[in-house]
Parts: sequence; structure tokens; C-alpha cells
Amino acid sequence: MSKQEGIAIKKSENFDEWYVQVILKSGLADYSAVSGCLVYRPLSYGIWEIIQKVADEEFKKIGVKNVYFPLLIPERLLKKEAEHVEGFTPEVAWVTQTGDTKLDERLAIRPTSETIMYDSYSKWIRSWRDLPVRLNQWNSVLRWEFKHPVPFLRTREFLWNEGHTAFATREEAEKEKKEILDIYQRITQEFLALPGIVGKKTEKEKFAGAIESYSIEHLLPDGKAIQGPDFHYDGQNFAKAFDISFLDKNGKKQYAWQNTWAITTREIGVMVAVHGDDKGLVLPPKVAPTQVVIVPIFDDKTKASVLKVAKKIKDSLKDVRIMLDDRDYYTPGWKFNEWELKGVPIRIEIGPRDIKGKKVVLVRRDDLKKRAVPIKKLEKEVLKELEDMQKSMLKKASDFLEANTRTANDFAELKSIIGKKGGFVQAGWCTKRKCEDKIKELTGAKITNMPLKQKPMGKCVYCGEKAEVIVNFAKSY
RNA sequence: GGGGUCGUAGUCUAGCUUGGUAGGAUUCGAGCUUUGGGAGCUUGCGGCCUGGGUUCAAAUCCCAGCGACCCCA
Repeated sequence: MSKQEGIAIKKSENFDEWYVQVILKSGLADYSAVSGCLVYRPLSYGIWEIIQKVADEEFKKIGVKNVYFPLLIPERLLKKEAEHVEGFTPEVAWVTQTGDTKLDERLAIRPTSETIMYDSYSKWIRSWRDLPVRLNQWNSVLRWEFKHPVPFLRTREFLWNEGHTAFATREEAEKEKKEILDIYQRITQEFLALPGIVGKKTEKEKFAGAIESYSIEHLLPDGKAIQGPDFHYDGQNFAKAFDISFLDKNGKKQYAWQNTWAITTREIGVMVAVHGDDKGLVLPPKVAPTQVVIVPIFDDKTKASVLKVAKKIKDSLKDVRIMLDDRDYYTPGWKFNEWELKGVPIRIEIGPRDIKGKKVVLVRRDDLKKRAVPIKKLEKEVLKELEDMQKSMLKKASDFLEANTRTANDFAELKSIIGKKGGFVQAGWCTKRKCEDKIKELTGAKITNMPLKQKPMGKCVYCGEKAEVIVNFAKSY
């Protein structure tokens, strides 16, 4: 591996190029030989493992179990639910041949696993006693998009969780919505320090095959919205197409009620974009694979004594993910830059001068201020700074979201804000498709979602009729 | 979906207009020296996206493909 160079572009000057440079130069990820498919290097995969672990624990707490279904889906299954096929067909990659033999039936590489999973569900579910079925899988899916790929934010293959559940009653299925959205909100806010707007998707924007879709929508620094984790209430759509039915307590045949939900590796990209700065990544402490790095400062004479103290400090900090950078072939200044590029939340510098004074220098990645900390108090200070940094990052991101969420009372205002500043624009909507389409056509902004937290309503921002709902408009990824 | 820009070493880049030995910086290897904000010197390795065409001769001109990026819808 080659040495990393610094970021040559300022985030404020050219966001798109800055974003790609940060990812490549920090060693987060790399392009691969397959267009649109990313290599997750140890840094990004380490972050994903933490997200996975936290989410997985939460899923298990509410009674969801993990499974694994095949990568390949026979064509006849993929085609069973009409809206679903229509939504995904253009992006599906097919296996048509093995060796020199052409397959009788094409096999789709999963763009999502509803169809292959529900084929099994229909076999497994016979009685009300078999419900609920609450299963999840951690895997990757392939959607051959034709828009140009952007690392993490829009890749053809991406990693995610896909939860697929089936319940005996509509009420139970609907109850799961809050459980899942709460988990996703907790992960995005408390761990990734990413605020978002939780809301319901419009008919136009909802998931192919769902009755209702819900999403958490994030805002990128360039003023564009991007969809985060989502939850889909499928009603009995798939249950009917796949015959997921059971006999209820009265001996009557019923179709199951279903949900689908996911969080993807796109969140890593949003995290990079929102928190990073001109020096590189800034990782929220809770998801940083390395939370603290110790950079010892020494020459040949002081090397042994400095490393001894550094090692002791490392061993004393038990509750943090910590590493000691004892490489003697790079200078301290070089290491400072490298760890800043990689976004490690806290750096501890220790050299002969510090040892004399029984202290270390502690530097937080988000503000880069140097603080002298007595070695005695170090553990407490490190834990405190990690916590403060986590909070402060969320606060900063939340302030940005708030400052860029505006209200429009009429169409001219909506158009002007979208054109000039971007961000979210809240406005009334009559719920008619033609108003939604027309606004998209005239401003380039779509309805990202209809926030769960509603405000008093006025008029539809386009047609002027009575508004049924307040929605968020934004230019979107 | 429509329009445009661009592919030269691990990275950045000169050369292309007007065809004729591919130059620099950085990285990488070795040696000496250095280490509190990307140190220095010496030396070595490494490159024209792929395929076709034009030509005595192609990084350079033409065509196609692949890839990256930008703008619009």
C-alpha cells in the first residue's frame, strides 16, 4: 500500500470531488474492476461491522431472527408480484448460462429478496400458530443502475439488512413500524450522528409492491436530500401473490400481513459527507473502528522509555478501541496528518517532555484543539471527550439540517428556495399526483417524504386547493 | 433518457494544436541521516485505457469499445 497524500480540494469549493478524494485517500474504500461496485477496505468494513452489530442486537431484542436465502432468484418467482417486477426489472442482472449450457430458466441476481423468501414463507406458514415470522438477513444486493455510480451513495452492489416479516393481523404488522423506525433512528442519530426527517413516502415514491413506505431522509452538505433507512408496509400484496396464507382460530383462511425494512451501506457515505472536513474523515466515536490513537514522539535515545509509557497508557484505557502507532519509520507530523485523514476521533501525543510533566497532549478530531491532560486523569478525560464529541457532531449536523429546512407558502417561494439554497422546503400539498409531478418538472425537487411530525396546514403549494398534508420538497440523490 | 469534458507510472501532471528518443513532481525500494505538524541528501524501480484504421513512423490524427467525471431531464 502506498502512503496517503492529503486532500487537495476543499469541501466548500467542490463537494463532489472532495467526497471522492476523502474516500479514496483515507483508505475507506476503492473502486474495483467492476464499474459501480466498490471495494470496502478495512476502515469502511469495520464501520459497517459496528453498524451491523448494533442493529443486529436491536433486531434480536424485538424478536427478529437471522437467516440466509440464496443469491439467485428464478425468473418465475421474481415475476409473481406485478408492481414489484415492474419496479425492479430494468435493474436486474441475470444468470443465463453455466459453463457452455444455457439455463432453461434465467436466474436473477437478487435486487432484493422478497420473492425468494416469500416462496418459502408460503410453505412454512399454515396455521395462526406459525405466526409471526420475523426474519432478517445481512447480505448484498445488486441493482444495475444506469445513473453514474457514486461511492457508497449510489453503487450497483451494496450491503444491507433486509427484514421480512409476516403477521396474522394488520394491527401487529403496523405495530412493527414504530419498533423498526425507532431502531433506525437510534442508529443514525446516536451512532452515526446523522439527523434526518422521518416520514411517509408518497404513492409515487413508495417501494415497488408496498402499500406504504416510510423513510428517514438525510441532508447532504450540497443541499441535496438522500434517503436513509426505510420501512415498507406491504399489507397483503405479497401474501396474495405468493399465497402466504393460514387458517385462523376459527378455521378460516387468511392472508398474512407483511413488512419489509432495510438499512444500507449508503449511511457510511452520508456520514462521510456530513461530518468530513478539509483534512479528511471525521468519524463519530461510537462507530469509529479505532477511537483513540497514541502517537509517541521519540528519537533513538528516548524511544524505549517513551514506548514503555505509551504502552502502559494503551493498556490502561480498557473501554476504548485504542491503538499505539509505534512505527519508527514515519515522523510524528506525518502520523498526525494520516490519522486526521482517517478520522480517528482522539489522538494522544506523548513524548519526553510530557513524560517529565506526567501528562499527555490530547487532540480531538472534530475541533483539533490541543489539551494537556495529566496521565492520572486520562481515562476519565478520554471517555468524556469521546462522549462530548459524539454529541457535538450530532448537534452540528442537526443545526445544519434545521438551518436548511425552510418553509414555502407559495410556488414562487418554493421554486426560488430550491433554485438558490437547496435543502428541504416544507409546504402544503393536496395529495394529487399531478401537482407532485408538475412541481418536480418545474423545480427539479421531489417530495422526499411526508413528515410524521405534522404542522397546521394551509394550501397546496401548487394548485392552491386545501392542503391535506405538509411535505418536504428537495432535490434528491 | 439527452448533451458535454476527460483517460500518460501507485498518485498528480507536461507533451497532443504542427506525428519522429515520453519529461517533471510525489509515492515506492536501498543507503546515510532525521523524528513535538506530512524532514534532507545520494541512488534505483515504475507509465501513454483497450481494439482497429491512416502512416515509413501514433501518447499525438480517425473510428469503435471500456472507464471516470460534469450539466440538463
